Formats: sequence, C-alpha cells, structure tokens
Amino acid sequence: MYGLADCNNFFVSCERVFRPSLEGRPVVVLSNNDGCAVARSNEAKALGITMGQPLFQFRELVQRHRIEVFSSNYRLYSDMSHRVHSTLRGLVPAVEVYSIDEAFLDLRGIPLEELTELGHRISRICRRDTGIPVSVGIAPTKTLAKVASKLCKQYPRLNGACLMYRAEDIEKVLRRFPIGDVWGIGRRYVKRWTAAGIRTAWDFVSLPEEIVSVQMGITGVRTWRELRGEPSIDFEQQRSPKQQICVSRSFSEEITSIEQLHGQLASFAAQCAVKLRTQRSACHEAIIFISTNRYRGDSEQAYLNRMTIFPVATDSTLEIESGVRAMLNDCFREGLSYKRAGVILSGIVPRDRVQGHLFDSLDREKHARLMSAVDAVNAVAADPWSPTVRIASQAEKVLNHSDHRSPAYTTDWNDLPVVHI
DNA sequence: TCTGGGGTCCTAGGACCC
DNA sequence: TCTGGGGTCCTAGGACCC
Repeated sequence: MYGLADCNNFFVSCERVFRPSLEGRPVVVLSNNDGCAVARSNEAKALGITMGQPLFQFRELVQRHRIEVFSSNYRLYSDMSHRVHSTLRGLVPAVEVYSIDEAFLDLRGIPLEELTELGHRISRICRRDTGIPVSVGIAPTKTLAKVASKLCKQYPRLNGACLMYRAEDIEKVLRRFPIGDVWGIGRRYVKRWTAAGIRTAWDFVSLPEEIVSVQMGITGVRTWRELRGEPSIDFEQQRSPKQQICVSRSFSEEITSIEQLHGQLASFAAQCAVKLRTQRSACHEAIIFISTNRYRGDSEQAYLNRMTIFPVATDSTLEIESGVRAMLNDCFREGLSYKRAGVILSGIVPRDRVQGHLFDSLDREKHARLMSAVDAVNAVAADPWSPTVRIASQAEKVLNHSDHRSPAYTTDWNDLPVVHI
C-alpha cells in the first residue's frame, strides 16, 4: 500500500501558521510578480477565485470580501516543506518527496487494519509539529492514493485520512471521480476523452487497454493500470539530480536597455549556478531567452534565444555569466521592450565526473575555491536576490513586484516580524 | 494598468553507423 | 521490374506535473 500526504492549500497554510488570525478568512497567495493566484484558502475558493487567475480580474472581490493577499514567499514555504517532510520521515518506513507540498509514503508491510489509524496519526502529528494541515490518502497504488487524498479534502468528516482498498469501494469512488482530476490526465486528454463520452475515472478504467495505449502511449497505460490497482509507477526514495536548471522572471516594468537586461540575466545566471553547485553538478550548456510582453497586441513581439556549449562542463558563475553576456550581445535587438527573460542550464553531469579537455586553459581549481567561498558567505545572508557577494554585472535591484510579502519567519532573523495580532 | 515559474517523460523522425 | 537489415543518437514537439 502507498500513501500520499498532501498539504492543504499549502502556501496559504504556511502564512496562517504565523498569522493564526487568518484562520477562517479568505486568503490568496500570488505568483511571482504578484500576477496570479497560486494558492487559495477554502474561503477564497468559495468566492470563485480560480487557480492561476490574474489578480486584476478579482481585485474587486478582494475589496468586497476583505480577502488577505500575499506575495509568494518561497523561503518560508520551502522551509515549512522541509519540516513537513522530515516529520513524515519519522512516521513511516520510506518517503518520496514529490513536490513542495506532497510526499508519497511507502506503507508496504504495514497490516491493513492499522492503516486508517496510521493515516490519522500522520495527519494529526504533522499538524501538531508543523502547524500545517495534511490530507493522507492510502491505497494500493500511487494514483489511487492521490484519489484518496482528494477525497479527504472533499469530506472533512474523514478527518484528514482516507483508506481505499476494497474493489467495490474503489469502483464507487471512481464512478464519481472526474477524469480530469486523475493524476496524469491533463487538459488535452480531458478534451479528447470527453468528446468520446469518457467522463469519469470509471469510464476510463473500463476502456480496453489497446485503446488507451493507442491514444495515450505507455504513460496513459500506466495511469490506467494504476487506477485498476496494479502498481505501475515506481516509488523513488532518493531524488535524482535535476537534468535542467532554470531561473526566469517576468519583470514588473518593460526593459529596453541591454545594460539593464544584462544585470537581470547575470543574476539569473548566478542563481542557476548556485543551484547547480548545490546538487554537485556541472553543465555543458547554457541557454538564454529574452522576450517581449506576449499580452501586448500593440507592439512588436519577439522571443530571442541563444545557446552556448562549454567543452568542459562547468559550475563556475564566472564562466556561465560570461557565456550569458556573449549570448545577450548576440541576440539583443534594439528597439524592443523586454518583459521576460531567463537562463537555462542543461547537459548536466555529476561534478566529480567531469571529462577534461586537452586544450583547457581555465584554472578550474581556482574557480572552485572562489565559488565555494562565495557560496559560504552568501549562505549566511540567505536571500538569493540580494547576495552579500556577487559579480559586478549582477543587478542590485530585482525588477519584480512583491508588495504583500510576509517575513521569512523561520529562516531569517533579520526579517523577524513585528507583532501580528 | 495588471496575466508565474520550474520541472519531467515519451515519441516520431531524421541523421548516421556498419 | 527488381533496390537490405539492424542499430544508435539526437532533437523537436507534445503531453503531463506542482
């Protein structure tokens, strides 16, 4: 049996831990740049605010219902996420961290009759030790565990845990479960299946395997099998290193000068490099892209990008940034207004297995020593957007709105709150 | 006026190898 | 008229996830 522990309205719950007076009130957390709603309390959902809805579309609701609005505060959320995950590790044999607010639990070997109580215990202890409400779904496969955890949210009477394993119970649930809510079936497939009269998860599992295979390939067949109770998606305890690392942002204002754009891209490059070093990798490729505001119909649109190849895989901020600078000089077009840009690193290999190069002229030892010194100093400051030590081309100012940011309560003592009552 | 960011996996087709 | 067989690697695009 597998479990899925899913934090309820996670970002909102994080804010509520430190502002208990927000309990019972409508709360929304916004995406970067204060653009869209990315987390909503149940009260905010009830007011009709949808996932990903732009703030300007529901400003009036905010006023009318005194909705509490927050900019996203990832330092707080990722620290709270670590707390939840480590709490879970203390309660079950193995945990697969799936996302910032979800973890799969390996429950093989635990007697069936103990599972419901275990689920409730997990939910209770997470709440007690971290302040975060957690829904625990338990079922024979990961996909069904996901279904079960959704039921917890739908039915408060389940008290945070739902065990689902008897065939007749599963059928009863799947018959009422919209196909689009199934893990692995997204918008495109919903459209296709609905057009064919397949609306519920039960309709889907009742299809012959060949049809699913032809329409959706092997990934669809896995989902189909999982819904039928056959485990087909591996449980992966340790996280594999990322194969691609990206930092990108929309700017709060449009940028026209190459110098200003360079400052932002240099910051993105530096943050990418930190992520790369944190996972002890090096990269063979860097890509940049710059683009205009895609929502503006009244000006010229462009999406420009370049790639650089490093013959010897690198994790040096200096080397990556100089590649970024060259690419920007190459693709920048005068006269456009840029709204979004990003840096992507790929061709990622483990740092201790970097292939050397006969004609390499760089003193890699020296770069490595410098980078680890820089990382050590910046780790103390904790804020990736204003590091203590940075290369000169990095912008000092982030061109980003975050007008409703809460303090980084748990990680930064410079940021400690005034008193909230 | 205002519209997020960061990832993964699979497949088909082309280039290339012997 | 008839034109082999068996592979690998890479890339772009499409789907998905949170």
